[in-house]
Amino acid sequence: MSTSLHHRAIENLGTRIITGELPTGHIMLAEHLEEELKVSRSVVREAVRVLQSLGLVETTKRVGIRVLPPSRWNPFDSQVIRWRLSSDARGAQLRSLIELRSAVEPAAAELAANNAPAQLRRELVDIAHALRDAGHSGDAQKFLELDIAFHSVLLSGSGNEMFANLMGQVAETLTGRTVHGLMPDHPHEGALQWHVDLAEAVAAGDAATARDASEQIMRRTTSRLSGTWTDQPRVFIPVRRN
Amino acid sequence: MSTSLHHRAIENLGTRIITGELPTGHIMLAEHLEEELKVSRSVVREAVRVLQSLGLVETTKRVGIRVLPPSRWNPFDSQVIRWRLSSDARGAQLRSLIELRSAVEPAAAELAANNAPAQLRRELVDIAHALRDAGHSGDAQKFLELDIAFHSVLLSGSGNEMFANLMGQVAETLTGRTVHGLMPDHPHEGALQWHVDLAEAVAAGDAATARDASEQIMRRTTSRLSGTWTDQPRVFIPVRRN
DNA sequence: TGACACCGATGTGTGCAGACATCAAAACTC
DNA sequence: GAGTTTTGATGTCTGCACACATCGGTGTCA
Repeated sequence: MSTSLHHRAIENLGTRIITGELPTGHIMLAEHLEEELKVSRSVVREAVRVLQSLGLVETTKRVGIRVLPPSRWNPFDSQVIRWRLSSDARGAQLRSLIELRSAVEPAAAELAANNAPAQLRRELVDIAHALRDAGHSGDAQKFLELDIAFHSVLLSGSGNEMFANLMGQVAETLTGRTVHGLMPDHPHEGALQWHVDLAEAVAAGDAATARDASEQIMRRTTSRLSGTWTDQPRVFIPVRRN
Repeated sequence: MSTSLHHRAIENLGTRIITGELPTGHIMLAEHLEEELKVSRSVVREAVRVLQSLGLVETTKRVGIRVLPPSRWNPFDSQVIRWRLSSDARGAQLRSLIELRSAVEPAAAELAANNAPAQLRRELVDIAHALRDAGHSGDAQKFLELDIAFHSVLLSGSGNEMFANLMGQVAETLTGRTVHGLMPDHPHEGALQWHVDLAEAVAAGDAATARDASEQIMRRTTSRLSGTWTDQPRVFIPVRRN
């Protein structure tokens, strides 16, 4: 992607809003943004429109472009997630993602065991075995790739497009784990086996066992990552009433 | 809100893409859209930029504006969900949402029992009792409002902004239930009690009981709605590899 | 005199029209 | 078939007219 001006403007404003450099309630003028970003009005306007659809800003005539509070941001947008992962709120974002995965993956395992097409089931078993081998041989790079592939295929096999869409975020959390040096040289033997158990349960159509194995995996993942957000306060989004 | 031209253009193109009137791979020219929608270039461009950020289209120089396949759409965007709910894929969208709620709400109940601030716990209990009363007295309108409020407060009390963001979608599924005439005159007595049990378990910090009650509620909701999507085929999103 | 309703000036986003720049697909040349 | 040129669409810039929310002044009435 040859970063267009439009894309760069979104990136610039998005990161600055999410890091808090542009705080809630801060008001910008389109004209001012033109000269600050050294781009034309059309670029600014198109970027603002996109940020508006992400819930980061709102525009009001006679006032300007107002930065909205975090409770209005769309927490499922991949751009927003990416920006938060590279901000001070990284820990809180990881916790949210892990909690979401912990809720969704066992359900996805159950659905996959009941509905996945035969090819995906076979693929899942193959990946699980390769994953175990990579874990034993200590090939960290290959292990990471297979781990991502495993969970991606599982989510895809659920036949729920919302679950499947979380693939990208899962990849982020898994790669983030290596970045933080949280990967042991030799992955936990139990975890390797749980992956195999999960894959074979899905292949056999055993939904209950698949869910159990997935819950085991997520419990371990949670406990391994929970150290990164111990100091992050929880944010309680106010209920929006009409 | 005097729907701006920009907003109308997004609505027009978004619905037509999601209903399939503009099929995957269909190519449009910005110039052509100008005269079709009777708007200027800037309106078209800003609308296309937003649709691009939703994954509905991509733009390529020398080619035009290409409609992307459903697997590229952002299934968590509230606009996309709304468009799908009012299309032929309504059943499939409802199934996705219910499966997501079934996975998330029990987890949210657990988190709320562990983390929710005292005021939200009290509010949840109050709403649960009012909900039971409304159920007994047969006030369908009030019942719906309280039902939505109950689940909103629960999700909000989880302290996970991604869970909390699902409030809007939950409201859609619940109101959709009345639209489809799936609401009995007098709600199920057990369901009313489960809401009270859930609220009191959250108030008491009893995570396990809260989860159980939530699972009961979601099981019943699923079984009551499952009739609407019996004929909807599942879509398996291909795994995107780099 | 003070409170309140009205109204016009002001400034900002919204929408429009036209031009040039850029760059990748397509056509062409060798 | 590889390399080059042409072409046509999006990308970017600019000047202008309009809509309309906000603010402050003015006038009216109690």
